Amino acid sequence: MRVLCVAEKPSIAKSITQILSGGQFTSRTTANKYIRNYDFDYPQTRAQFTVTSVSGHLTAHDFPDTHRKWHSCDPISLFDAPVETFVSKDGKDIEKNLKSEARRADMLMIWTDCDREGEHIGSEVKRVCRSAKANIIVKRARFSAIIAQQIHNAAQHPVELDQAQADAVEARIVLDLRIGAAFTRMQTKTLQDAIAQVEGSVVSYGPCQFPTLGFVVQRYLQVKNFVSEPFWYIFLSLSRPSSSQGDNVETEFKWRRVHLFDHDAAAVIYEHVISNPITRVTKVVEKDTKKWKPLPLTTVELQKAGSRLLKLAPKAVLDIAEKLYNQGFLSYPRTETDQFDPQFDFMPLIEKQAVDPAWGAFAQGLQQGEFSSPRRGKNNDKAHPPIHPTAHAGGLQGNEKKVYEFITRRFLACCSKDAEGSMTTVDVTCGGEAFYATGLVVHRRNYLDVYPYDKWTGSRVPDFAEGEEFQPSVCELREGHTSSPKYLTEADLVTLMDKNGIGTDATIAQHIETVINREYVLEEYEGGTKYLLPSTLGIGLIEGYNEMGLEKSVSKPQLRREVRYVR
DNA sequence: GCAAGGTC
Repeated sequence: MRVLCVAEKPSIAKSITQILSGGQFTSRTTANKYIRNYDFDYPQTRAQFTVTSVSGHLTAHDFPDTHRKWHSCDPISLFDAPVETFVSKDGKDIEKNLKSEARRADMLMIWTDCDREGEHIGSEVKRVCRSAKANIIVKRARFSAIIAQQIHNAAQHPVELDQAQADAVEARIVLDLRIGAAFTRMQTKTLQDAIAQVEGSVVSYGPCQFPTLGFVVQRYLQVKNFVSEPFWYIFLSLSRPSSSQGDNVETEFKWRRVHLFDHDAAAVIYEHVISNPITRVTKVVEKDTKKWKPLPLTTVELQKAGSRLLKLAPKAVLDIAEKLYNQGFLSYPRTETDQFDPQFDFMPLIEKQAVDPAWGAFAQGLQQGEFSSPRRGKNNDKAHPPIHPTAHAGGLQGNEKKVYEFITRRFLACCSKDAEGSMTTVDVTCGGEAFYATGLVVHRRNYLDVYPYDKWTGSRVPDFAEGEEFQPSVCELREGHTSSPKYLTEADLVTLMDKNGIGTDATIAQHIETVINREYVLEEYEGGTKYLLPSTLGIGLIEGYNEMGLEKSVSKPQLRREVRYVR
């Protein structure tokens, strides 16, 4: 039996080969410079295996000539126009390879990622292979991580391709094309005639672009329409030495009522307190506390951190991570998974970092007993592990170095222990009102030593004894004001898109770049932080669609989310 | 000249 295995990308074909062959294989080049064909015997199923890959989707979709040109038809006719499926220009060589390999095989085993797009790519592979060999048996290997036991199990117990999932993706592809092309042409033609500012530029519409823009506009309007309100609170503090020999420190006691928006009520309470401000300590509690180490790293988290900590645009972070992946320094950078597989082998990866001058000593500590299993998040895309370094990279510069360092420190932090400390809470009453002060002492920094992006600091509260009484240093009624929300940052926008199902790990950064390139969204810097504001055009587009009064506005995320998750 | 999703 000859089995042709087809993975979604070259790196997976190689990994599968190394596992199934035990390292004994031969390989052949193909016309595509990234793709190789690997040959070996697999005695477990008495079969000869050939493993190759595609490179993402094989086919593209577009309208025929009658509808492809912008002025060839009324945009609304694009909803009924035929849509052609064809092998893309770059896919021709890959298709040729698949066909010639399929002719020699008895069975096609599909090894695309085990997510919905993978099911669709698998159906493309199936169609091409069947066109070359009509009676080829088609099976699907199911695996959730590139781990030897799972890969062998998948090879020995293949299942069927899930055609319903592939069809759902096909429907989404066609809908996105029809809606995107029709609305874009309609908007562009209408607005170019009406507004001088958009002359010569495309006013695109996309089912991900518009909810993305919608988030920016929504926040902008919240800021614009914000009205500050005054509030009042009792400020209570005591100055006393931090320890028996120490200098005086001021301890602030926070009001349990936080603050009141009714001035008269706050004033009445304050009058009562100040008439006899003797303060009595009712309870002193010291308890152990932890600061949890971070979760394993997903693409979305990498982009948020990159934007917030490294000041790099989400798209720039992803591009760098992809380059480092292609150089063999990082695992696959597009993942939604924030849990390592229980069988994941950490030690060889930690060992590779032991030579680093900056974090090598910490890695050695993990090897010598400080290791602790990473926390498990709630997400698993069943295709890729969390992002982690696969090799030590010593010679990087600039932004590549920053991104690699962040990912590596994050990985080591995940394999370390939570930081440990103790928290003291001092409860007091004054004039019948309750106040409290808290203090923090860090006992063991643990993961914080390798992960400077997290801060955990607090001050020790001076000693207080239950039942003691004191005269506060300050007891005042103070006024504050509610403050306006901030404009969105890129990190905020990535979070909103992720939570609302707009785009994927691989495309979120692209959509943000698109709404900026189309000049729907403008970047504005304030104190070193980049904020996103809508342009007049951006606001106008969103308000226009909102005023149509659709039950699910195209500027809001509901519609897109439902298109993605419908089964 | 148009979308979003894969991928190098």
